[in-house]
Amino acid sequence: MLGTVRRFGVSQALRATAPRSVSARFATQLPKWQAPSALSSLAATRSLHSSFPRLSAATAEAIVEETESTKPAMITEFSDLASDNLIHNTIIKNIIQPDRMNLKTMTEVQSLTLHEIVKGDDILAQAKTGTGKTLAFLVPTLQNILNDPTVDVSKVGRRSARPRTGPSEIRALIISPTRELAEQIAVEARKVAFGTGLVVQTAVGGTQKRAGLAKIQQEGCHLLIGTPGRLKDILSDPWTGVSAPKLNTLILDEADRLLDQGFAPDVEEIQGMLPDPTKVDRQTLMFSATVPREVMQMVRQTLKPNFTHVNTVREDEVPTHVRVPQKLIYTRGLENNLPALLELAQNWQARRDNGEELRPFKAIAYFNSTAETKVSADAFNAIARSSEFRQSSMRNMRMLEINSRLSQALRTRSADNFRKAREGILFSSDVTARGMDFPDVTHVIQVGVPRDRETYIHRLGRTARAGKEGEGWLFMHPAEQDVYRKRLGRLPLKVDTVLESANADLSQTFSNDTPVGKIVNQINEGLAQCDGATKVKSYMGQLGTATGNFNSKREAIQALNQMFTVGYNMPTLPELSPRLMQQMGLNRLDGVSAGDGSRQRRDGGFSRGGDRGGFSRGGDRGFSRGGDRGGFSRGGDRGERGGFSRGGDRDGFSRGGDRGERGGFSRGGDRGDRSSRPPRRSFDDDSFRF
DNA sequence: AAAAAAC
Repeated sequence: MLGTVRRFGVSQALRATAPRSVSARFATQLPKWQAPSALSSLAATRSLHSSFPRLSAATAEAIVEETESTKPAMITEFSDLASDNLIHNTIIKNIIQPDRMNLKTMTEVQSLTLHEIVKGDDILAQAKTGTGKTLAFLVPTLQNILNDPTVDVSKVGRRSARPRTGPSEIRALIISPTRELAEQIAVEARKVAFGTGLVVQTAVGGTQKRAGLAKIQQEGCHLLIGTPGRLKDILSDPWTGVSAPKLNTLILDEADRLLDQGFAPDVEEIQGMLPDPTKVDRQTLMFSATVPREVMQMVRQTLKPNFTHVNTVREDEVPTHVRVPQKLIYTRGLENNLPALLELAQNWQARRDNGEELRPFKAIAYFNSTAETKVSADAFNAIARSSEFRQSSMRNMRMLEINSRLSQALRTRSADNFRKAREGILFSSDVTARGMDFPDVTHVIQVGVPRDRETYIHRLGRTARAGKEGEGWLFMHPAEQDVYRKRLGRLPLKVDTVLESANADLSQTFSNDTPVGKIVNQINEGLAQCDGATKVKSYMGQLGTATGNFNSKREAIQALNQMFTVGYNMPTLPELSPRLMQQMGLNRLDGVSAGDGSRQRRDGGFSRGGDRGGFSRGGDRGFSRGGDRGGFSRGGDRGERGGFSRGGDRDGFSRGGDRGERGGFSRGGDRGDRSSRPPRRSFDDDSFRF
């Protein structure tokens, strides 16, 4: 049952026990077995495991037997935390009272980290998704703030309404990789801290900076939770008055994510704004379900040399839950993804209609690009508006969308609505992949191979939380198989063939007589109501991932082209500029529609297509839906007509004649005003408006 | 051109 607790540099730790102010402060409150002299006995590696996160009485006994000679039983009930004066009564009450958080038994990661954190140790804690990591760091951290003699939680003002604290009283800082996760942690923290006088604040992007600042300035702050950008912004600006000179604890939630390429510089910068750890002693806590080998070096650099590694996931074990069936669906083409998704939902609903005792269908569908997320959500929303759908037993399913290109207000609304929803589908990018706790998610469906193994594991972890059931599905094109094996490694996925529409040839016309035909036609109607420009964005968005995911770029383009023409029912392929093609290492033999990009600009997104200027159209390209097309061999034709050299001669893409014909459209790179591109496009930008 | 994250 117990995970591994490894101490690093134990001899060092023994030598250094006395001077550390944090541990000294709590020495009297620690149970005897936790006294420094017992450290060496804790160094033993324990290796009992279970997939069930809660400690049962039986296993607790086993632990006692195993370790009785060295120390008493580990605390497994929240109520027992009162006995040693370890945790404040108010906090315990908040946790266990039925009208509050209503929790009883601690999870493994919670009971294994609590003492270490209260003691002031640096910790790396690894535990499976949905096993209560958030509470594991919140409870002891809030307790540590309460224990700090320099913290004043008494109130001032009329009716003692205002805590006696200020914006520079921050004792603990939690960094989260996404805004929604930061907010979620804050909600949890406020529940734990209720009635203690401790003040919890957030600092995330997409919100009004001034309002957030004013709140911190007026109410003060003991625990600040935020995302890297806004934290940097606030902490670096001396005018805000928000600072952390007395910081005791720094917490990196989803630590491996925060230490990877994308976030590490920001996190380091934030650390640079905090007091010098050699002058003000500070504890650093890292939590995640995954800690890939590559980031372990970063972990060691960031933590003290004598940090404790609490690992409840065995080294040779996949950090997913054994109770979660994981199914792999091979799709005939990328255009089969949405029909397969609809079929999955309908199958489940049909079984419920037949009286099977199944929970309401509450699924998250993950996509690898934001624009694909949007097309899919739009299509399903259109389907949900149809009278057929509204008269079916599916009518209560909510179709929701969330990704970073939506305004923060819409993101928050989607997340809240999905949290509350009894049944529905959340069409999501990886914003929700980590840490988000949507109750009762029954299905996690990953459309396309995710960017890495960790992403797969965290996405899957949105289901089967807190001991509940759930299932995972991965929709994959056969040409993604190589990268699937290489990138995801060993995972307990089983090939499944129940979804008929995953394998249907969608270039045919279907009648509504068959279940598959009905599904395909529903999807077609849904997609018909989507904006063409959005479909172009989706194609472009998937271009990046698909060319990296497929066995070859050629196969990726072919699959995308077919998805675009057959699935999206679009007449003309999006044109790729020579510059983009060069960047992606594509040539026209790969089957792309090569252009200089001017058409998309001129048309404002290419939605109508068809008969524009006779440019880059094969005669039969139009609306015919031959499955054998996929835009292949067109590139060559065009090349010939234009009289350009073919075959790997990328320089041949400067197509002076063509440009001249179309009225001397100057190319992007040449124009001074385009040289400084906006750092990031959003759905609100012209460049990315759908 | 591919998640996320500050104005």
